[in-house]
Amino acid sequence: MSRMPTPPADHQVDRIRRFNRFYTRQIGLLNEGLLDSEYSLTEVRVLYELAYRGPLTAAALGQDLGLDAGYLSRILRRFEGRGLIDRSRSAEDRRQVLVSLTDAGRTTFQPLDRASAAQVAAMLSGLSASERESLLQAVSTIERLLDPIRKPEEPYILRSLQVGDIGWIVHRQGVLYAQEYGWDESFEALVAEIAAAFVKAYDPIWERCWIAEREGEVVGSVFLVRHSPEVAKLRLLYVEPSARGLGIGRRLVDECIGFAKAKGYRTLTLWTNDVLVSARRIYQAAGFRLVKEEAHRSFGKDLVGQTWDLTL
Amino acid sequence: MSRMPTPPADHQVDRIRRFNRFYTRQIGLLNEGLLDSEYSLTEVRVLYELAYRGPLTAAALGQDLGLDAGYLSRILRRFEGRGLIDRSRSAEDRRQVLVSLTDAGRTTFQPLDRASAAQVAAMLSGLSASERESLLQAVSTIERLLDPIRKPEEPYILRSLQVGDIGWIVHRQGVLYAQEYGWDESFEALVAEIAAAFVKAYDPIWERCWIAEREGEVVGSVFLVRHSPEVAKLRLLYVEPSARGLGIGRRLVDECIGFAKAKGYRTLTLWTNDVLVSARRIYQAAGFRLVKEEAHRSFGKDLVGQTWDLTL
DNA sequence: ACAGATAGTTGACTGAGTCAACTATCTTCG
DNA sequence: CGAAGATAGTTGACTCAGTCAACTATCTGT
Repeated sequence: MSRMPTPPADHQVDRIRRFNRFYTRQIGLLNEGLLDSEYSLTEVRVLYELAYRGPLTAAALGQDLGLDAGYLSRILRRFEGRGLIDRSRSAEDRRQVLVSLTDAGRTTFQPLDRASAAQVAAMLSGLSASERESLLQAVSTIERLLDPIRKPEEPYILRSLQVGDIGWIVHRQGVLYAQEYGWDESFEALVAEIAAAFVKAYDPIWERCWIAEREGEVVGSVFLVRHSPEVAKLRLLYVEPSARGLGIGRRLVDECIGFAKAKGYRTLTLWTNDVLVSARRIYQAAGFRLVKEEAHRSFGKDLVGQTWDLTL
Repeated sequence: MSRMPTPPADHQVDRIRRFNRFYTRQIGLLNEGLLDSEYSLTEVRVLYELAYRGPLTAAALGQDLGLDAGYLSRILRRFEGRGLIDRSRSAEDRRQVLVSLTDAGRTTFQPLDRASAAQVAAMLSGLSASERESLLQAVSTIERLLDPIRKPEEPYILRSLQVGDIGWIVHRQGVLYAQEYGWDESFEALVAEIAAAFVKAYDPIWERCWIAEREGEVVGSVFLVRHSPEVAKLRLLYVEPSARGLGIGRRLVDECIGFAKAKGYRTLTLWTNDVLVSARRIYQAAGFRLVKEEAHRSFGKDLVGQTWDLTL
């Protein structure tokens, strides 16, 4: 069913237009810095595309960058004359010319790339760590909302715990469960306690933590701890809203199950609350059975706690 | 003393650069729609500026839009020829020409303005109401963080604990002490434990936490807990590198001392490590005395722990 | 085998924008 | 108070980014 949202308010339109003017100036300032080089902005874009996606046919290059074929041809000829690129006829389709950067081309491009990165780094350096996080969250939000072709999004990786993860996971779960369920600080404190205990008592033979990371950002995590020699416990599963629907939650649970089986545990147990509907669906799909339920008041709310077990 | 924030991570720089490329395309698409008119983008920008900020002198107009004076002169002459603007010598300074839109100019500009607004409205129409709010939040965040003409930095405020703070403080201390002193995850776990314990056992009569916040971002914090009926304990003092040198650390310690005195404690105690030089200076300046020292190995390092007391 | 499409090149051109030289006017300084 | 220097705006000459069309070579589909 197609969505039929209300027309946007004038003030919403005006704010986006103001942002567009503001950000056009921002990008213009960054590009001005770049134009201190002997290459035009378009030329640098061509080099960039070849450096990161090359080799490419001229047609593909022009398509990617939205350039007139005749104009591109002249740019490439100049680059070839300067030894920055090689051009060769494709063996498969002799209409096509394959373009690749030479070593000299890469050497020429590197300082331009670094200069561009340095400008952005300088811009970010004026911000504190949490301001940077806010900025990055904001740009991710805009890309996610406005970019129609970003699906399927880049894959995530799973990795182990690093410095800063514990606090970040505590922070994000605190904020998210407050936003989504109205839970108070005591939930965040519980998460902090569990995570701290995991680190302090960590036994790498029997216990593990998986961090889902995408583009350098944590997008989910889960912990498995040794409850008893035969029982493992899955704790603190969470997935960022911006990364939901990609199977990350399922994947994290599957990793736990795989690890628990490999270690010879007989049972994988977990405690959740009934309002965590998405998580519960994952557990049920994985074969967990509800073994206990009890009402309790926690985190400033009346909740129904549930214990689920999976026989391995 | 100048701020010395940590250099941004490469992945942070890369994400901003990717966003810039993405948003340049976004703006380009919007501008392409505009160029279906008989006016160039620059001409429309001139009309826009005159419509919203006119009348203006030609010099001011060129300054605002970053246009070459000769080029602008020609644009204005074309507009005058079409009856879109009036130009008149300023009575105050006869070098200056005052430019204003005529009724015909406004009539010409209106559909261009509406077309531009309609494009943004169409873009927003593809989003749900909450997605629009997220988008608007995100663009406001970017403007607030990157716009150089925002107010000279606001002073910080001190406030009490909110959801998300615990995790954030754990995260930042974990990251900072790893960067600055090479401490491992166990330090972060300790911070998590202490912070969690503070929340779980919080007694608002005898204990307190101060969060230093500036422009919506946490820039420091300290906790005071009840060690015994007569002894208060200061814990987890930290200040963000980007906010150091502003007296925040001293202020947080002073707040602790004031609160401890007000509550009738006799002693304010704290444990630190000798490598935390800036913190130690603050404690000494506040009158704390070193009462115990012991070597220990923690956080992956050989350290010298120190206990300092202040008699109130 | 041929028509139509694609890939790439080159010629001719437009127009956005730059740079310099100029006139008129205002401000500052000796 | 006059002259030098700066500012405002205009015009001439020019560059060059980019567009459009015509062309050759090659590939695909009927």
